[in-house]
Amino acid sequence: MQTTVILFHQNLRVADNAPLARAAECGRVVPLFILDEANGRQPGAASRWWLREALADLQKNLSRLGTSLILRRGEMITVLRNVLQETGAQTVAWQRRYEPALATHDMGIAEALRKGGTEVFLDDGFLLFDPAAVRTGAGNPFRVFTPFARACFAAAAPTKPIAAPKVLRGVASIASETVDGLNLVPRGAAWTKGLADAWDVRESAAQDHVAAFVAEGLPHYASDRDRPDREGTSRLSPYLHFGQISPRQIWHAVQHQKAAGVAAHTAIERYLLELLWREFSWHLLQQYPELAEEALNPVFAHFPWRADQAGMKAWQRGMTGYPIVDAGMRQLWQTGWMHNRVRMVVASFLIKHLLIDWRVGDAWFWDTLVDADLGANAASWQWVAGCGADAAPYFRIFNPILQGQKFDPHGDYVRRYVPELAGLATAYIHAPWLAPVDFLAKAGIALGNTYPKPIVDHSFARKRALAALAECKGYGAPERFSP
DNA sequence: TTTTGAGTTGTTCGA
DNA sequence: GTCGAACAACTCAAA
Repeated sequence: MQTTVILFHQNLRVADNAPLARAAECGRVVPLFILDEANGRQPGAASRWWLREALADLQKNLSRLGTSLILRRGEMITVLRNVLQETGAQTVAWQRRYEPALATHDMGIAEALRKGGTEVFLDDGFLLFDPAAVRTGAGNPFRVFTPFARACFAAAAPTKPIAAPKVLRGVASIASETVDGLNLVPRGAAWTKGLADAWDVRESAAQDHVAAFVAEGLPHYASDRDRPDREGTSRLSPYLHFGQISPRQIWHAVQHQKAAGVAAHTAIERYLLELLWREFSWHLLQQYPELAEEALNPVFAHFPWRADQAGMKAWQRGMTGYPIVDAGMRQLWQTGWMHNRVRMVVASFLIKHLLIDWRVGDAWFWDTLVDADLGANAASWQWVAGCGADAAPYFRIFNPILQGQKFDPHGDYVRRYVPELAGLATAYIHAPWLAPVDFLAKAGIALGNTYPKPIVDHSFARKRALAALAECKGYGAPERFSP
């Protein structure tokens, strides 16, 4: 009988887990999670909290199936060799990782294991399509989203998800850390309460989420997805990041609705496109391994970024004086998540209004988002900054007042996360400094005291950003997108 | 090889 | 208040 070590990374689930299902059919299974703090970009604080909860849930789900999750810390190759020896396993399987440094690292480990006579099986479940297979007519990787998405729709559909194994046979127990022994979350950290209130981190919750979204959210998705004051999005991103649900499971749940005719075709297309944005980001990261560190457009090497500690702090704390920006930043801090539309607004504000380097924003998001994801975050920050694969027109600078009025028309979102403005009339909720004094007094607001005045004037900031872009474009002809 | 059409997400200004 | 034009220039993908 064969014994397989199943190494869990970003596939912390028992359903649609091909390596697990395959190992279960072949014999005994040793589920293993290794906390390797030496390789790859280390998860931020919010991600570590989520990881802790997800591991605790996975542990329960695996023991329900008849085996237990082994938790170890240390370098992957060392731990794997120890576990192989302790269990007598002949095979190791894991889901392929796409973070450039880890992909290289993992290939080295697979090779070393194979040389030592261990069979290694790698699964592709993290993405819907193989980055090496999605190509233009000329055989190149795509750099523009729309044709990329068309190619994905034209390709063979992702395979159907597979069911969780009914039962797992384990081995005699071997040493394991406890979940808390991994020290992922500082004991008694107060900030985790908001996260715990906002999220149910179980795999079953991910399944419930997708079912509820497909039935209730999807029909209105095309119109509600941009409204932070509504529950218009699927909120699946953290589950997807940690693999508590697979992109295939989501893809097919949505396609099923199409077949059933429950939701409008446009809503379904719209949602699948969002899944493909995640896909596109990770494919881009394969093409440009430095995507998370360097602007793809080399013109930006000359961008006059400002070192503005006070501005950065105000942004992080949601104290910029622009209500939609502050609401977003506070939602992020309190819940570990921010609505997509608002992410664009706050990112644009940091980059264009404060002229602070997008990497400073990326670092903050990385630490505070429960869905922090290397591919998606890198590609999106570059997109907002206008230095990425699909450069934005330089004059596209989000107006935080207009964005607020357009996408939070009643101010409900602002009132929820910036309660000190709750009493202000809707007409002024997105620009309190324009409110007549008696309106402010009636709402109990003392600008500059109970709520900040804008830290920078919008039209001044807009002109300054345009000038900064003109300046860095003046530095000679760009050699764009050199890989 | 050359050519052509198109490219997530916006804002401002003036009629 | 609403509407259309202007805001640049360039790369990519495909015919």
